[in-house]
Amino acid sequence: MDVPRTRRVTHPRFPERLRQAGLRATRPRLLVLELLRDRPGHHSADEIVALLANARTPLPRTSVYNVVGALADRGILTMVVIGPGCARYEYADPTHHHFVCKVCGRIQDVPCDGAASPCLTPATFDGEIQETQITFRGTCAACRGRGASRSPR
Amino acid sequence: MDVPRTRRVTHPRFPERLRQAGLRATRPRLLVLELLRDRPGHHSADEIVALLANARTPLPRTSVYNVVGALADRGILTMVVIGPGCARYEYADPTHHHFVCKVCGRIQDVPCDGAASPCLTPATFDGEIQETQITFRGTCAACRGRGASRSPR
DNA sequence: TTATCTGCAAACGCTTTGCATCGGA
DNA sequence: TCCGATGCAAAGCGTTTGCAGATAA
Repeated sequence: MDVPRTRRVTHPRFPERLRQAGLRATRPRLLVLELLRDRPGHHSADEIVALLANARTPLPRTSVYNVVGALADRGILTMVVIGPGCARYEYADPTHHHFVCKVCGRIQDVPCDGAASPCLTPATFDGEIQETQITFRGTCAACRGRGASRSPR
Repeated sequence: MDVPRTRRVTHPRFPERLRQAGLRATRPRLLVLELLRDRPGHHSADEIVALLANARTPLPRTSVYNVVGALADRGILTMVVIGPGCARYEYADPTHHHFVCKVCGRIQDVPCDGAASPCLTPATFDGEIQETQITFRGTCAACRGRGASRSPR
């Protein structure tokens, strides 16, 4: 609905990026990566299917799940789980976190540069931390102004 | 935690706590609260059903969903979503966060006292933040020692 | 008494699995 | 060539919904 369709440079070299991660550079994967680059945001698997269909490069649902699963496993995408049965995907970017409105269900980005707080790098932990996700929940400005009207999506 | 004068004091007065939150103190709600007090951890709805059945105080699945939904809405419980279709519930306690192992799926608590980092109270945000959840993902010590053996869940 | 809550039945929909085929390296 | 990846069909399963009856206040 709001996409600056500037012809953007091929940010990272996707095929290369994939192979670095130990993945083959296949058409479905490149399509998903290009889509998420061109339409930043937090998309559900279904939205990705629909967006690709609109773009005349359709991909079956199963393939989308295959792709986002593989890419999220390697840290190329980030999976944002906002509720049971509500996974969203975005191009990985550790410089922001997410606010989820409990009323309308919408996600907002919350910028965050300094990731050097004690909480975020616990000293007393012996596993290997690969990702850190911060999720804020509450009522967004729009919903608060509107009073607590229902429609929790 | 605090000094138990008598043997296992009824920590918070649950019926009272519920009414404060604008909820009726019903049997199903009290059963779930007592269960989560007596068996701390991150339980799925199904586990709660099973635990209650074992305790000879069975509750139908629908009721458990009713209860945990209502209690999580009011902030009495915390819903921890570790993946699509994997909601866990625990008695609310803001002094810790969670580590989810990508290999075995197990959750570990990560203690956290200082919640006063810049990230955790973003200045430039105009919604109303009611909860802050930090989720670490990676490979737990056990799985790392075992090599990356599969059994993701 | 009454608005709230319970709980049965049934559906819903996101996600996963099995497997034959395809194709990148 | 060969192992990894695709994608069809179908099932899996956690969760939600509608609603009549039960109950806390």
